[in-house]
Parts: sequence; C-alpha cells; structure tokens
Amino acid sequence: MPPPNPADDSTPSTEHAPEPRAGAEDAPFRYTAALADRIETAWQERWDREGTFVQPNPGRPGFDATRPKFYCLDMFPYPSGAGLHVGHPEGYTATDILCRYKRMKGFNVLHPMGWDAFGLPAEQYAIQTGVHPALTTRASIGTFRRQLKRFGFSYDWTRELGTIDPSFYRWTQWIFLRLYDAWFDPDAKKARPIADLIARERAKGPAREGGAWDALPPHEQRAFLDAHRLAYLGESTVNWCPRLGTVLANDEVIDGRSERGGHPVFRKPLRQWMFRITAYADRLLDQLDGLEWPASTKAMQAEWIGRSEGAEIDFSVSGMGSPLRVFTTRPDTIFGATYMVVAPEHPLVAHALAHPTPRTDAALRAYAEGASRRSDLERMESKDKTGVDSGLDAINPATGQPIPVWVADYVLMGYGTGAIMAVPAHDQRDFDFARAFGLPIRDVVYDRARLAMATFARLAPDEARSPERWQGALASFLGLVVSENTPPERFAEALRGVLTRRQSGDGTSVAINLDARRDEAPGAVGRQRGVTEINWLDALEDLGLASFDDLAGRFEGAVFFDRWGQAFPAAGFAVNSSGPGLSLDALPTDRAKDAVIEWLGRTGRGRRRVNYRFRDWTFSRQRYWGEPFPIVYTHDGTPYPVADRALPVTLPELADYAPLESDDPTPLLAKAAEWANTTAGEAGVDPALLPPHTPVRRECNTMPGSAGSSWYMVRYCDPSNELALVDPAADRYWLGPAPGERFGGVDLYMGGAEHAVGHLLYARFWQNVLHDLGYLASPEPFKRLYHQGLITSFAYQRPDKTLVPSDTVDEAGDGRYVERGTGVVLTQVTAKMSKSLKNVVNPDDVIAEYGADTFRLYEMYMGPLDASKPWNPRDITGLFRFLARAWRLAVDERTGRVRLADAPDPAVEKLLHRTIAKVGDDIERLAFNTAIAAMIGFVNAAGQGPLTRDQLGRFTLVLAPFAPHLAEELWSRLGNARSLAAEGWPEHDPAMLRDDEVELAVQVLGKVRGKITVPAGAGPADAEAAALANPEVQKWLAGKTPRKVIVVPGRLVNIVV
RNA sequence: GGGCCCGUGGCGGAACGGCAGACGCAGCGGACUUAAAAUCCGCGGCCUUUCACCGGGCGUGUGGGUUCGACUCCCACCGGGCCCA
Repeated sequence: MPPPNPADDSTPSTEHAPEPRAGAEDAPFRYTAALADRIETAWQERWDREGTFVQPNPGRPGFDATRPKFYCLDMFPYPSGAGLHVGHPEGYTATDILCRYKRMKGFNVLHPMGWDAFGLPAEQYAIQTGVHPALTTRASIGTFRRQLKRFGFSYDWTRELGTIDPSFYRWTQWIFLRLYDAWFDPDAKKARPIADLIARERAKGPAREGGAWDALPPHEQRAFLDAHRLAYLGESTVNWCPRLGTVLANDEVIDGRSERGGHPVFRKPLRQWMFRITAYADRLLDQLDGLEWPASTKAMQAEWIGRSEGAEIDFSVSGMGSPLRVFTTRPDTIFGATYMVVAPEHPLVAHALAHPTPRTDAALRAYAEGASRRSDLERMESKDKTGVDSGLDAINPATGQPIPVWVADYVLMGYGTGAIMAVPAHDQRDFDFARAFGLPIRDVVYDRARLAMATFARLAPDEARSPERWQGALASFLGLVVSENTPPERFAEALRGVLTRRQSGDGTSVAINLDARRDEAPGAVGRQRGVTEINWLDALEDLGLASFDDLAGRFEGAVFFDRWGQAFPAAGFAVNSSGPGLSLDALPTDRAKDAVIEWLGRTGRGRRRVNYRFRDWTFSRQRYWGEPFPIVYTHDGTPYPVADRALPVTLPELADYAPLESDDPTPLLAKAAEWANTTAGEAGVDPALLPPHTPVRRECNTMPGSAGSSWYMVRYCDPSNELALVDPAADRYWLGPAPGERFGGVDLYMGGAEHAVGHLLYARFWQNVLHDLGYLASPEPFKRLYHQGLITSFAYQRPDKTLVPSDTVDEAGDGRYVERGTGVVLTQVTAKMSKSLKNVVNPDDVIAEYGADTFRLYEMYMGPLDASKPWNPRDITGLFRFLARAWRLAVDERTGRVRLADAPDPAVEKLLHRTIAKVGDDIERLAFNTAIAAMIGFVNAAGQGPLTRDQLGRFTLVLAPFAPHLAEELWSRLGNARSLAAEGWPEHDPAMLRDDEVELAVQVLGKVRGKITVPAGAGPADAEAAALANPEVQKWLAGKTPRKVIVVPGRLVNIVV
C-alpha cells in the first residue's frame, strides 16, 4: 500500500479500499473499524519504512546532543505460544504514550523491546514433540512482534534483542566470567578482580593467617580464592525427582511427592553454581533509599533481604571438640534458653549417632533420614512439632547449667547456623515445641505491666494481699504505672502511693492512657478502647488467678508465660537474668542485648553478628533451554573458565529432550556426550591455565531464566556491539548518573509487581558488580520503577461462592445474572483471567472490532494505571465513539476533506489551551485516564465544530500520543508532509487558564447555601462582602452576626455564625 | 498471626483538606428515520415536600475523633486484595 499522500488533503490515503459496511455510499469516510484498520496498518508500515522511531546513539549520524535523554523500558515478555494477552499492552501503551510525549517535548528517547526467550515451556513442548525449542521460540517471537507492531508502539526495533541470540548470551556468559573472576572486598565494600585478592594476600607475607600465600600448595590457594569468588560452586540441597529426572521447586513438592505425577522426591545435596549475592546485602538494602520505586516494592526487597542484627553464640557440648554455634536476634534472652535444637542435617547428629548417651532417642537415625524427605516449606509450615533428643547436653554460658540438645526439623540447615538456642517463653515456635516435649519454659523478659505485677507480688504489704483486696489494689497499681509510663525503678514508690490513696478513699478509678499499647496489657486485654481499671480487673480475671499466692508463685517460679499459655516475643525488661559473671536484670531489651554481646566478646563466647534471611543465588539449572556455562572441568572436578575469546559457548543439538531418569541429578546436556567431553584447547581454555590437549568435561547445567533479564537493559544501549557488552559512552549517556546524582539507571521501568523481588533484585546485583568492576557507570539499573495494575475480568459467583465459567452465564433483563440451565442467580465479581473461567480476552479480536487506537484508549481509560481493574467489553464502545467524534469534527464523512473554520470560537480556543495543559500534566503523572477524559470533554464541547486549521492541528498533536494512527492521518490530511512524531508539543497560554469571573460557593456552617460570582482578581474582603450580601445567604444567616468568615480564593466562602 | 494497600451511583471511575459523583458504560425521554442502526439533544445518588415550580433532609463500608469545613487526616471495627509467616 502506498503511504498516505500528505500533500493533498482532498485525496484520501485509503480511497482504493472498498468500504464494506452498509451506508458507506453516503459516508465513505466514516470512522469505522475497517477505516481504522487501513489507517493504522498504513502508518505502521510508514513508520517502519522511514525509521521514524529509530533513536541514534551519541556520536552517530542524526544524534542531537542538545536534547535531554529519556530511557523508558518495558519489562520484556516471555514469548509464549499463546500470543499476547490484554495484560501486556497495558504497560506498553502507558510507556508508549509517555515516550511519544517526551519526543514531542524534545527528548532523545530510548524505547526498546526484546524477548526473554529461554525457558521451560518451549523445552516441555520439545519433550512432547521433539521440535527444537529454538524453532518454537522463534515462531512465538514472530507472533509477539507482529502483535506488538499492530498496536503501533513506537519502539526502536533496530535495537530488538533476544536472550537466546548467541550475540546476546555471549555477553551473559562473559558477565558470568567476570563474577567468577571477582570477589567482594568488605573494606572497600565493592567487588574487585580476584587478582587484587591474590595481591592482598601475598602482601601479608609470612604473617598471613594460614601461612604465606606463596608457600601454600596450589589446592589451598585455589580453595581460598574459590571461597571468595562472587560466582562459586556451592552445595545446596535440591528436591530431586528421579522419575521425572528433574529438580523441583519447593511448591512443586507435596508430602514428599511430585505435584505432577505423584513420584517420590528426595532432598539431595548438589554442587551448583552460586552467586555470592549475600555479600551485597547491605548495599542492596541501603541503595533502595535513592530509588524512585513504589514503597511496597522497596519494603518487599528489604523484607526479602531480611537483615537482622543479633549475636553468634558458642555453646560447648559435652564430648564434642567444637562448640555448637547459634545465631540469635535476642541474645538478651540467653538466661531463658532451656534447650537447644539442631537441624536433622546438622553435623552434631552424626556425632550423637556415633556416641549415643543413655538419653539418646532410639529413633534419631530414622528421624534424621525422614526429615530429608520433607521440603523446607513443609517443615516450616507444619503445625505438629516433631523432634527427638540427641542425648547430648550443651552448657548455657550464662547460667552455667547443662541444657539438652534436641534434633527437630523446624530448624533448617540453610538458615543461620542450622542450630538455635531455644527460648520457649519468648518465641512461639520454641514454646510449642517445649510444650510438646515437656521442656522447661522460663520467663526472662517482662513488659511494664507484667513487671509491675511482679513488683506487686514481691512488695505488697500483708493488708494488700487479702483475698478481698489484692485484685483491686493490683488493678489500681497497673492502671497507674501503665498510664503514666512509670519507669520500673519507681514501681515501689508508685505502689506505696497507690495503696495510700486507696486507703484514704480517694481515686477509686484511675484514668488510663487510651493509647496504651496492647502489648502492655496482660492477657487478652485491650481489645476495646478506653481501658480502665475495670478492664485491668477483667484482665486479671482472664489470667485465672486463684489467689495472691498463686500470682506470687508464678513470678517466683518464672512460669508466668508457661501458665498463660503463649510466648511473649516483644521487647521489655530483663528478669531472672543473673548468673556468674553477667546480670541483665531490669535492663530494657536493647541495652540487655548490648550487655550480652559485650560479655560474649569479652569472654570469647560469641560476637555481634548481622544475619540475612536471603541466601546466595543458585544459578544452575538441570535443563536444556538456557545459556550454557563457560566452564569446563578436569577429571578431578576442578573448574576452569573458558576464555572470553572463545565465547559464546553454544548449545549442542540433542536427539531428544526427554529428561534422564536417574537417582542422581543429571543435567540434560550430558546426553550430548561428544559436546560435553572435549579438550581444553577445543573448549577455548587459556593455555596458561591448562595445556590444550587436557581432556575436560563441559559444565552441563545451564543458566536460569533470570540470567538474560538481569542485564538486558544495558544491552539495549548498544545491542550490536561485538567488542564489549556495551560501549562505555553509550552506557554513560543512557544509563549513567546525571551530574550530581548518586544513581543513573533507566528513567522509567514499567512492569508487573510480580517481579518485585526476584528479577529486580538479581538485576540490581549484577549492575552493582559490573559497576564496581568499572564496566558500567551506574550502580543501580532502574532509577524509577512503576507497576501497572493487573487487568482482571468479570466472573460470576454462585451463592456458595463457587465461580461459574463465563460462557454459561446469561444476563437477565433486570440487570441480574443467572446460570444457564440451573437458573441460579449469580453475583458479578472480579477475578483473574483464566482459561477455566473462560474470561480471557484476546487483543487481536478487540483490534479487529475497533482498531488499535480504540484499544489503547480503552486500556488507558479503565482507571488509574497502577490499580487492578476489570475488563468490561461494553465500555470499549465509548472510546470508539470518542475517536469517531474527533474524526468527524475534522473530516467530512462524505468527501474526506478536512472541515475547517475561518475564525476561532473564543470559548473553544480557551478550552483547547486548558486541554493542552491538562493532558500534558496528566501524562507526566501517568494519569492517562483523566487526560483522556479531558480530551473527550474538549471534543464534546467543540460539538459540530468546525475548528480552525491551527486549532485542529494543536488538538491532533495532543491526541497523538494516545491514538497515534488517527492523529497521523489527520495531521497528513491537514497538509503536513512529515510525521507528527517529530513535532513539538503545543504550547498553551497560561493566561487562558484563568477566568475573568469565578463562581464561589457560599457556605454557612460548612453547608453550601448559595453561589456568588466575583471577578477573578477579587480579594478576600470583596468575596466576603459579596457573600454576605447574597440574599440566599442572608436568609440562612437569619440576622445572626458572622463570628468568622473563611475565604478560600477561587473556591468558596464559609461563614461561621 | 504480622505488614502493606483498597472500600464513592446499576458498572468502571473523578475530586491541592474547600460546591462529591468529572468522563465513559448501561438506563430513561426526545429529535432525525417508513423502520431499525448510527447520530444529535436532554435526564439521571437516595429520601422527602409539592398539582407543578421552588425547597428541605440524608449521603463516599461502620463507629468515633481532629477541623470553620473530611471521600481526603487520626483511632477502632467490618469487608476485599497483595505480601510475609
């Protein structure tokens, strides 16, 4: 099809195409789906042909260095065989509007698209059909590309990339090698080349711990380096299913069997490539501060990293040479540690099996083996506590007393040290375990209220202990100390005061601080507001205390929480915490922690320690369809890197993709024996490391899906560079920090919240490392992040809350919904789109019915971009009508000529200025729904028009980011030869935003009672006078004198009488 | 159980602490049409008063609070969602 002819606005670009609809004879240029289709495809071809959205890099022809830059990135899709889903174009349309707007505002805009194309679905399809995943994937990419182009997104397609392209994954492998060849220097708090580590160790000379570096045997040197590399081979436990021949994720394992097929699953230690992301924990946490990200996403990352400060404590165990090391965030509760627990995988278990004591549980071996069958998730979630006594005793260093060491699977080897000191009074899981096995529960922390109760129990005079009086006296005392935040050291004094006052009969009730924290109330108190003395009495009642002596006994025996029936995990004051060499009593929790840590350090029993919840990143997958590792092994299993110049290491062909059934995890690539078994020279290992003829075996695992997506944003800056992952100048321009800024990164990254942790955290990690090593300018990859909301669908619910497939629902005439067949009345609710509910919407169908411009407008008009919102096909027509009205305003439906007025209507001109201002502001705020409402308002107000050429041009430019095809067509019919993509955003005159007169609401006592009109510049005094003079207002004042008049300029006047 | 977010007409939603319901959908009335579609014009929270006009009261999940004034801020509760356990 020839391009639209922009020179002659009387010649329709589309005239040779027959108009299929009835009525076309009298209105061949009506805006219909067919016309929209012709306009849209014609402009898409022209944009492609002319390279309208190609953005040159700095230093290239056509690059304009005077413009500011804007890098706007969409999360690239996994191209599934099913094609696009209506959720994809939501974020893509939003960024497209913004990018088109930014170009009009004079920015150099980098707006690329690509494919996250390695992954399991293509591999599974290959297993079933034998079709190479590359073929499947390429076909899916073709579908996705075609669909995306049909939306008219202004991507620079010359920068398209796919993670499966060898030219791309060559650099993914290269980055792996950089991490392999780097370590994290804790002093500099950054990654450095491994050579620096060698230099540092060498410089220590003979004083080096472990001996002079050069005196070490090679295997020791290697072990030392490997223990520092950012990419290293680590043991981690996986869920191996021999029958499926694959490793399963935790949620794919149910009761020790695979979710699919119900085959047995075993937990196996596996040597896998890991990234030392935990070394970057503090950096990843601290740098969140400088990012413009949704607070919830930052919170999730922080929670995921899970930094906790505490102490590492060594407990000596009788008969064992090495101490049992634990990590705890509550070292202040050490006096309450009445037993220890180790994970079933802990080395201590083997020791106990080898040296059983009379107490050692006969079931220990079976228990330890059984635990390996259960997934971590099951072990954590399980309500029933299981465990066995190892028979060994540890010495509590604070009390000097022996405490038993138990083995239980609620402690995981992967967390902390695989062992805990159990403090049942102050940790609910420990409490439950202690209850189940009859272990002692000892209070060591009380909050203010409980401390007050303990004080009362100890100091109350005899007359306050009598059966009639003790509860009342105690309630008064509690009321006082909690409401007044009395410090514990003044409890005795306060108690005397309360007793005296009660005796003198004054103050039977005590006002209590209404904001008293619930934690401060004993028992179940505090649910209702306005806690009073009565409530304290109720609370005491709830404790089920038989007498004063009962109360006193609980505190003397330190069994308050044991009797109460639950642990108390909050902070408070240490009690019952004195022993040889250490006393914490009365110290608040924070200070008690410090005191314990100081004491541990001084006596060599422990140290302050920061722990992180997240683990190092396991990077190996036993799959085919992923990036191969640039690593080979010699016969003894020693890894060697493939040299950079030998990259990429490409995937071998396989005869079939079926997983290997075996007892031990076996990667699929091992099937390609010829590929896997080679020589160092063939594989491209540096001859300085290994002689070329050395037989080696290639690493047969592949990288996970998160490999390519961890750095693709960098490659877009310079996608075809064969010499480097990115040209430093291109990186600096697009991703470098602005002058004076801490971080650079993508200016806007749009994508779903489901990637809040994984992808975003991994990408940040790689970016940090590559920045530290000097390859990238910014330490952070994404300066600003935005999550578009989920598009849901309507679903229909029976009274019993079950959902009904949408194709069996009928709409009754009265607006109700009924289930076909049964006639059951259904409620309309929103639910995720799903195949089973038959409420999935295919974007191709919508485009066929209305065109892409309408689709774009509809998705943006549904509601706020970040909110989840239901797809309602009925609403789409409103946006189509809007476009048709806009078209009709500009184009004669019979002749196709533009309709133009000679002189502007002043009211329309004024509204146009306001519309330009409003739409521009709203785009900057990503408030596209209200921007569209403003444009609809303008077209409605303009009515039949016509507008002047100039007005129509400006409106067209405002509409262009949203409905680019229709806008281009109008622009060309207005006689413009060039695409409007390069036009400037229309200016608005601020003076046009002001009215000469404004209407103010007049309120009397906050209720609107009348309206007045005053000149725009009127001062408060004028407005007040006009308001008071208003007859309607006079009526409501009824002669009363205004006490106060509030004037909000331009808004209202409120008269208070 | 803990944390975060959200509750506004029949539906989607709008509203710097300042006239609640912009805009769209569905609905109703009218114009045009032989008719229908399309299009255009108008109405539209609930209750109440009135023949009608003009009025009045109540309204943003519930209950309280702050304020001259609260959809908006604070507290508690109820309901829904997400994350963590």
